[in-house]
Amino acid sequence: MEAQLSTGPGADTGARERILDAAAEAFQVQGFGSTTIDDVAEQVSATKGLIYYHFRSKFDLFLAVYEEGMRRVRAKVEPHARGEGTGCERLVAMSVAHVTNLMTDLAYHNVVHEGVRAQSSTALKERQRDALKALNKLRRDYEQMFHQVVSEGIADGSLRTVDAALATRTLLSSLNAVDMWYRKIDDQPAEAVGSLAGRIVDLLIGGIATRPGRSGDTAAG
Amino acid sequence: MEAQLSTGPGADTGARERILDAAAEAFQVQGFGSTTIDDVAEQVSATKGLIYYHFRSKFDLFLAVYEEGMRRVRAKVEPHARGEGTGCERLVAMSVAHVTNLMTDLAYHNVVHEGVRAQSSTALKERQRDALKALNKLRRDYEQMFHQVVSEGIADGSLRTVDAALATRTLLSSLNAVDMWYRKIDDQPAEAVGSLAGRIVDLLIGGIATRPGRSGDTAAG
DNA sequence: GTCTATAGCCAGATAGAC
DNA sequence: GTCTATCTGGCTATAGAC
Repeated sequence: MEAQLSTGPGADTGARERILDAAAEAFQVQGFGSTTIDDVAEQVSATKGLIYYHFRSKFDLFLAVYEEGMRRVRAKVEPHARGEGTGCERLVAMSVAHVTNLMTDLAYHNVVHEGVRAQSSTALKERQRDALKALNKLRRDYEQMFHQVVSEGIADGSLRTVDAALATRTLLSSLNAVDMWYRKIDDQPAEAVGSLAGRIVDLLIGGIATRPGRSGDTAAG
Repeated sequence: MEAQLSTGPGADTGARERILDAAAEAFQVQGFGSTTIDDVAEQVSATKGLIYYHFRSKFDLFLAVYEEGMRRVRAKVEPHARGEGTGCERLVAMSVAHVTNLMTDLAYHNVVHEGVRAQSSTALKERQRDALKALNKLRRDYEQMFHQVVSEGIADGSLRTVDAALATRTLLSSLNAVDMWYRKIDDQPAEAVGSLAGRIVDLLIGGIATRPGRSGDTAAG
């Protein structure tokens, strides 16, 4: 018999992964509140008995998808933060990896996105909010990693002298926002995805104006 | 007796507006699926009988909030599109107005955002999807207005020669993404809101890199 | 491990009193 | 116009067969 990782209760964990994929897809398309366990079960050609064998509750299922999504994106982006190059160069590499992962694991990404939003929801029970907060710490650590590189980029002169916290939040939320309009195309080669990601990052980090408007506030005093 | 605009069935339309505000708030905080009519009713110190007197269904209520949200933001932004100045200058003015409206009417903005997302939901009935599509046309027209100004900016040299469609989508989704992290602060003076909006727009349109990376693709071929 | 059956509850919608 | 009472359906979660 094989050693069991903490990935599930039983021996066959293949079902668990298929459920996670199906749930990610369903939550993305319909949102958490409008997704039923039956929807997820149908997607894996099973009944809800199976779902409840692997997950205690619908909310636990949501958390599991969230965690898997964070695990995946972090694995892709973190190496670039510790790589070589100026702060700007590393920031670009991280951003491209982030957007590429978004496009590849679109469903998981959207669930993480919804999880961040839902944290303040009053519809959550005490225990649920606590669990979500724990996961959102992963998210904050991830943002902190970007913040660090932005600060280094300002220090080494590869980035303008801007408010690092504001710039990080603006950049990261903008990268995430690609999920609002990007939709998967079948048979899309990996190079095309990476190229599109690169063009988006260029627009966000390099700007679109001919000469950056650095004259201070653009509006109001 | 006064002439009735098509704002509601009865004479007292004050209730309708209060319901819209409450619904926008609830949908923002909990999401459409997790919001109950009772939640909305409670917020206006009434029972659901009142809600159903003014709106046929929960979904109709959602649509009404969506429409009001689009009406408001368009009223603020459109004048800037037709104003004076280069394409870049007008784009900045429009963007600042958009973000300022987002911060002011945060709840309505979020509902519009969720509406755009929900369009592809399979949980929608035929009639619902049609209604949503009609409203999303308003949204597309709004985006078209930005696209036009971006094109003019490229033509007059105030914007870099970028893919206008991609740049517009990236910009607009990035502006909208501010709703992911911005939270209202009580007693926030209007100038502070406008100033923050201006700094965000500066980052998005002017970029954060010291020198824009215009060397073509940043990743892949 | 997976299914069937069902308990139990919750929420959308309606009817009719006031 | 607004409320109370209620119907109705659907969904989470559980129990127990196989």
